[in-house]
Amino acid sequence: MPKTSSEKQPLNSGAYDPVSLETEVSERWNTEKTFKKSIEQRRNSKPFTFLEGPPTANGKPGIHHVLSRLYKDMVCRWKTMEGHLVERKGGWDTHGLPVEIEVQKQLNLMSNEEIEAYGMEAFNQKCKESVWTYEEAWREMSERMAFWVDMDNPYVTLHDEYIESAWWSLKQMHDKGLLFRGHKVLPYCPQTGTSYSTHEVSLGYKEVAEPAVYVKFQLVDDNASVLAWTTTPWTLPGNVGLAVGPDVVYCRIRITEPPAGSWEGRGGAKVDDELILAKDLLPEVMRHKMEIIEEFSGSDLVGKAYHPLFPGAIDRGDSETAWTIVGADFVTTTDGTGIVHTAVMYGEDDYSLGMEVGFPAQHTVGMDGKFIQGTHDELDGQYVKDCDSKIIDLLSNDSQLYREHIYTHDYPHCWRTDHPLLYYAMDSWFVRMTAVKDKIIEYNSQVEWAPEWTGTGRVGEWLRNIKDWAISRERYWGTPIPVWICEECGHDHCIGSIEEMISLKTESSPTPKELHRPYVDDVKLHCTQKECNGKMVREPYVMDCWFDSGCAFFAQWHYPFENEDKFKGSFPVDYICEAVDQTRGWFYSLLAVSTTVFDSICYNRCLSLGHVLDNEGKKMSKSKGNVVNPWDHFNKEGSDAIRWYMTTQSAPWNPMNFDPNGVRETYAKMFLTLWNVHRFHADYALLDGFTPSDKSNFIPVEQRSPLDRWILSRIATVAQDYHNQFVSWEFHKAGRDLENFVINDLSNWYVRRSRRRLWDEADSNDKRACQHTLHEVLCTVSKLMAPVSPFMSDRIHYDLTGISVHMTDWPMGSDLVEKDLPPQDLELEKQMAIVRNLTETGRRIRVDSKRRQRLPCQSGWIVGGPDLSDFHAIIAEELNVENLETEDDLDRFQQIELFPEHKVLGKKYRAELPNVLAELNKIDSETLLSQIDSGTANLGGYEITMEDVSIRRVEKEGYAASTFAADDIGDISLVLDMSLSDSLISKGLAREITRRIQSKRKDLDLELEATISLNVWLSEDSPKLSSQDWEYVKFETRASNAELFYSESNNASDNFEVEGKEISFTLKLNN
RNA sequence: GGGCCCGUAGCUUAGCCUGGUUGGAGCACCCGGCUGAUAACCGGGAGGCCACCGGUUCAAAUCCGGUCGGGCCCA
Repeated sequence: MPKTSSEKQPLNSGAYDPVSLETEVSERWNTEKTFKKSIEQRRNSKPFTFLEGPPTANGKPGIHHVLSRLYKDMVCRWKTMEGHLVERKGGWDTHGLPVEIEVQKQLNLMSNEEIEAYGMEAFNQKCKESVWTYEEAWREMSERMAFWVDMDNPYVTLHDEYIESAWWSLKQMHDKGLLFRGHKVLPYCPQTGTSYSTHEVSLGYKEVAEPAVYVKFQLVDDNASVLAWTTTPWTLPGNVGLAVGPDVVYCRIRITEPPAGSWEGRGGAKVDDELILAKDLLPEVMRHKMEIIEEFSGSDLVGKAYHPLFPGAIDRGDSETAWTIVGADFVTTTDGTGIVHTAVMYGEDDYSLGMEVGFPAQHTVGMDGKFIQGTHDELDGQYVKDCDSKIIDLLSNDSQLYREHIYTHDYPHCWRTDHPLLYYAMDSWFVRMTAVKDKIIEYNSQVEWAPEWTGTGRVGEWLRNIKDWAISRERYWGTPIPVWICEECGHDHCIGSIEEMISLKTESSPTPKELHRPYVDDVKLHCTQKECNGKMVREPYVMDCWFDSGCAFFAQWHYPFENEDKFKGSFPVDYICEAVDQTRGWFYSLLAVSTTVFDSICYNRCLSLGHVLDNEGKKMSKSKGNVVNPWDHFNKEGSDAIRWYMTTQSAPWNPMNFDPNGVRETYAKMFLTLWNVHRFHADYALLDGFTPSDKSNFIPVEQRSPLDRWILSRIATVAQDYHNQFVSWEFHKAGRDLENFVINDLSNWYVRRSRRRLWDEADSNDKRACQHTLHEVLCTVSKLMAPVSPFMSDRIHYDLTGISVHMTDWPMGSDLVEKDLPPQDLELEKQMAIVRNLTETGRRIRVDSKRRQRLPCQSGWIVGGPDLSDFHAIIAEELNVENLETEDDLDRFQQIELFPEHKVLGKKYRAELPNVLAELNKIDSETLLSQIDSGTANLGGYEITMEDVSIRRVEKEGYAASTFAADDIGDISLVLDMSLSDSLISKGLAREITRRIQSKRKDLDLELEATISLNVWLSEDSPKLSSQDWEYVKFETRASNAELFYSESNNASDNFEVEGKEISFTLKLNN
């Protein structure tokens, strides 16, 4: 009896149930601590460092997370097998606006006021809890999909240690003079007191009809007014300048007559008033009759001063450009007047222009959305959007309004309160990225990007237009900005550690419970300026959460306070991998922090993944109902199948159209097939007591059959290609090749051709050679697929060897582990390719000639090609041919055809090519060849030489034959003899009967070894079955006693027809 | 509005860098074959304005320019 120890031989495997197989393997990993061991095994080896981009656990994991975790896992497993120490620390991103929004929804807190009324401490406590809402779901998904990462000791951005490291890095920037305070213009809702990200803004666009005004700005030292247009009258008190396009054509016009029709709304102009505006926009803007006095370009207007609309609303300060005209490239003549009203604090373009030319940067509007005291008597303290009409009145009364009208456009609104958002310059802290532009571009160019264009194109483009990084947020839940400002002298100080904060804090300040608001807000520091005795108060901001995650590479180790060795040993990181939307997110923030703090590259390789779309290429969204739940597939086809599908479906960086049917297909083809190959091997190995480790039974490769040596060579070749494609990030091609190998080479050819070898009940060298071969091939296949689909590969490898595949070495070897592949024989591979081509060709001939496959042909001839005598038995059997011969006289069955070589002829004849081809088309191949041979091939004046044509041999007409081209070998034909004889008919009949009985045995679920009793009735006029063929039937169907009748049956259980003659049989299982 | 990527059969895709014979597969469909071979396999068929328009060229799925559609990032 065979032994049952799994260490010695395969277990009987049973039907493939992905869910239970994967669950069992997963449990074994847990019991045997395989993940930990796979790392510990390489403890003293060269590290390959991976950095996990931290997900946020306050959202449910989706199918796109499966994709990124797959590629992270795949590379880490692969590098582990190559012999590296690959530690994978988990991480959680826990701060930021999305968390706050979630909690605000939960608690129905719609504004900052309400949050503060609720209490910041309690609010932040809720945020902290909310962050872990889906942690369990993330863990379950990660485990189910076999993403190996240490989730028991993750880095967490809300931990004091992490925050302290982030503080330290900000201090480095501060000390290098890279940190400064400025403004950032953001969409802002005064009702909720919050500014919005573009993402949130896009939730609330609404079409609105609002007053828009054409305003006259009276020039100083000139009787003309400049006409500007705005859709936000509330920004007019904040006006400090006007912008013109330097190359735009403007004109000065004089009003000659009042308007012809009735005038709508307020405003107007008197005859002889002079106005200046863009010439192209005259018809749109003007309602009066007028004449053009003068034309000039915008640059002629630059420098002219005008009178402020609301004198005293803004203090000129030391600005020399306030209330003058300046040039700006963004000015166009698509709408308005070609002259742009600029209020520095209420528009992004306005702000950057104001900074550039030195306009005063002062607010006329408070954070509450109301005009500040001192703006204007009639406006002070009122909500700006309520003042549109009043402002228009004021302008109209002063004759500063030309015209008003209603303007309809899409404008962002607060998705919570439905109020229009104001573009508002918020106080903000910045990192001066513009100062390190050259460096960061240089570091980026050192990264190995996959695909390359992400680095050169996407990231490169972004870096060339780099802007200073606004790192502060007026929020509650986040890493507090560690900057304190002295109330007395205004000096700012950046804290770099808890210790430093404690040493500077005033005696009355409490020691914060943790490094979050509101606790750190209560800490006051002694001013660090020598002469100053003031108290320093913390800036009330938190950091952009991208800054948090951008610190991951050192903050995960609490560097520089701890783990110096761990940090130094893992920096720069070898590999990171996230979806392409991280280009301006994490990919950038890591690079930004490493450049500014460490003056170094941050990661050596970055794989940027495409997005997962639905099967129509549309974005997945809840509202469209096209979101794929990974568990639907985990629970059906298994995570191996989903991982393999995702890998092979498209290049990692391409957007993936996720097709649930594709997962099904992968399951049915790759996994069922591989599993059945494994089961086939395991069944016979168990039956025969095959022990791969028993050296006395070993058959050296060179003594095995050509078929064995072929499949071994194939797996060596495939492994080589597979590895090369891994190296060049083309995992999709690698996977497709391996799948092709498993299905076509291994299952459809090697196993199919080897079935009978294993049926042999007696022990034989050939059988053992086959078993060793299967064992070796399956081991190598499991190793290659282990990084992609870690469950089945491990199950197979473990069944075969008792060792987890994830503890083994990469078969291709590396600079750390030995190569372990069978010998290659490319000549043999070529020959087998031809053999398989011949058998397919044979089937084609039979279809064309309407000759059933089971009816043998007496003779077949192979014409041309290499010596295939090793394989004649196989070919004859596949073709069902009695005698297979090689025909050396090529002309017997083949004729010559010449094909023009377009590439050669094109170079030679250029534009004449069509004529040459027409000439070649006229002449027959034999004649042309003889002319070329005699050196006189001249067609219509064109000389044709041997280089201009290729010779192909095709089968002669009238034969049951077909020709195919083999690489480097030329054309090979197969010819089949279609004649019939009694003997052939008898053999064909035997095959038909056998096939039917076998099918019946299978229907009855008979054991393979079971013997049967058999009666067969052929009709009286049926062709006779020879006694030899009858023996064949009995042998094949394991009929220990059998009888053949030529008569009508009276009690047959089954019958069928062959060529119109009825055949029937009965079959009984022997006891 | 700017940048980057994608568009090939009903679906998923190869080929494009480096132009050259008839654009190659798989799924699904139809016909046939084969099977102690598995949701498998083999042969054949049908199914392609290679998104569209223009250019370069003897020759374009391939190179160039533009348009449209999809995706992402930034404004």
